[in-house]
Amino acid sequence: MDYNYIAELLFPNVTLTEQELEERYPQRQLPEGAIVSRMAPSPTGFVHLGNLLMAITAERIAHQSGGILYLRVEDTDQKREVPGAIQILVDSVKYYNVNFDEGALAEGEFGNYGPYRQRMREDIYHVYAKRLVKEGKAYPCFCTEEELVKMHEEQEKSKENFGYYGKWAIWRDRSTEEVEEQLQAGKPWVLRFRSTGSIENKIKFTDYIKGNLELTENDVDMVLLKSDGIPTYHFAHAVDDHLMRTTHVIRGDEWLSTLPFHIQLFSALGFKLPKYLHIGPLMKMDGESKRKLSKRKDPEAALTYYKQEGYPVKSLYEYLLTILNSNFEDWRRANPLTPADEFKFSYKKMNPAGSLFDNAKLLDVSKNVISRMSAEDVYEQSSEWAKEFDSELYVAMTKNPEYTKAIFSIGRGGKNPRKDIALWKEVRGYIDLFYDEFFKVYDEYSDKFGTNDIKSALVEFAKTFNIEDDSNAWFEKIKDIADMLGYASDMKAYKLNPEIYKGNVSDISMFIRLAVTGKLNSPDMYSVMQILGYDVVIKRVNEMIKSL
RNA sequence: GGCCCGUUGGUCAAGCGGUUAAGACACGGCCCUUUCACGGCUGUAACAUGGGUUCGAUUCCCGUACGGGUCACCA
Repeated sequence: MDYNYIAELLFPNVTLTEQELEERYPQRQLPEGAIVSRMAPSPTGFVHLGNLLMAITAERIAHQSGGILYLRVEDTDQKREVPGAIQILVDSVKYYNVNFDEGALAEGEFGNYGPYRQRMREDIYHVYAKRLVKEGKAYPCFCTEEELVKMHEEQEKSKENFGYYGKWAIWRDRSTEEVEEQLQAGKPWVLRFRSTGSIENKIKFTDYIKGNLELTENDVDMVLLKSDGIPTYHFAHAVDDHLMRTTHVIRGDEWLSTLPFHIQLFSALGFKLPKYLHIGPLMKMDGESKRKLSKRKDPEAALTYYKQEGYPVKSLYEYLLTILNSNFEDWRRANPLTPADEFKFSYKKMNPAGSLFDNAKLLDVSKNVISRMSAEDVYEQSSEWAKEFDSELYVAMTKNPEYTKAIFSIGRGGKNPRKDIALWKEVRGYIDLFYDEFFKVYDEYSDKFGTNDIKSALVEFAKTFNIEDDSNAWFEKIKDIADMLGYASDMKAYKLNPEIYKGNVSDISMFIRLAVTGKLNSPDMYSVMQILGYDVVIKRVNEMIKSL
């Protein structure tokens, strides 16, 4: 086959040269050790939790090293593309603290290494494709889809390895005439890599996460350009990561199996191989066994899920960080208020196997995250959530912001803050008692105690309640009521001789709590009453008395 | 089926030739406490398995089992 001749037939319109491209995309001027990485999603409109996991990894190692993180849109598959997907993607990822220095962002492109959408780089890929053909490293293949399916079936039947290789690579060594004939007949073609590898050979490779690997060489003539002239992932990966001067490629470990091919390709093109970090998949428990978190089966695979459920941004971020670098947890405990980006992230700490996604752990992280926030932040973030997902709550909580913030201040800010909110979704159940429109008397337990005692206790409480009392004076009055009705005011005394009392002061408190909060448990009742104010407290107490 | 990766308590995980095999979540108990939450103390619970190598293996090597991934003109 006359390689030069075929190359001209295949790519008559290539005018750019590799030299020009090298000059257009020069080596980046960055400090020693700076890492250039990227997020390279396909714009399907769905952002997987795993995408975020990889984005966070890339962002951390790039920015921590004084390097660059860019976004490249892998839109080489028209069939999968969803309009507006880039917007969705950038928004979601940005929402979780991942910021790009350059790339195909929703507002347009930034940076000097573009275009950052692969579909717009066709002419660039063709420069290299043409060169590979000239060098005999790539060739056109005219197989139809049906032929390939048939080939696969035959391989299945004869129990041979699948793929286009060896004797199955029927267009590998055709004559110039045969190729030209097909082209002139207007037959569609794909460009295939002419693999020189053999499955008899092993190659050693060191992945930054997986460590030392021994892989089998690739012997398949993989497709470089599809029949529409657009590259496959593999070819685009090699060309783009070379020209965009990527130093570290972070991707899912489903790519491990094509790594031998990528190594071959980079070498055939004369490109320096970047460093690779192959991340294991996020798993989940499915009955007895684990499996990959699935976009189709698992709602929690989608990033949108966490927003709906009201997971604070930081919670998810910090949870993912603990999955990536488990020592983050210890660091966080030692530095409760330091911004997470001051944590020294290391890919060396990453687990080579996939992690099981643990919602209970996420909730715990989230509780801690929220407990560290100021009342102001809790108010801002929860009302923002409510605005979108619970408009009734939104109206109530924003009608008097200072009042709502006072509620969030209960038990907050000290050394051991309350941890009773894990999700913004739970805010409603926590604050509803403070709003008359949501308040409901909880009367399920009223028969548990002597009705007369409840009534007497409430009447007495209403008589003596003074909003000006400090918490001690306030509680002393409750104790007095207990004594008066034959309930122990002193818990120790009660525990010594429980039989001589009708109950103890906690029962009296319970009556009052039921009346005032409508619940059997609540945050510190004194604080609650201070926020509700005298009128509301008395009104609720009187309503309960009336109902008895 | 071929190829590849992985396997420390229920879960996340530290350790990487000699450890009483950390810690966190979850779970149980106790304490604190007017409820809840917090906090403190405490308990149950693990190196998948069989062979090597070694004075010694959770750590290294090989096999087996199990789990996962991948074998497209998808990424």
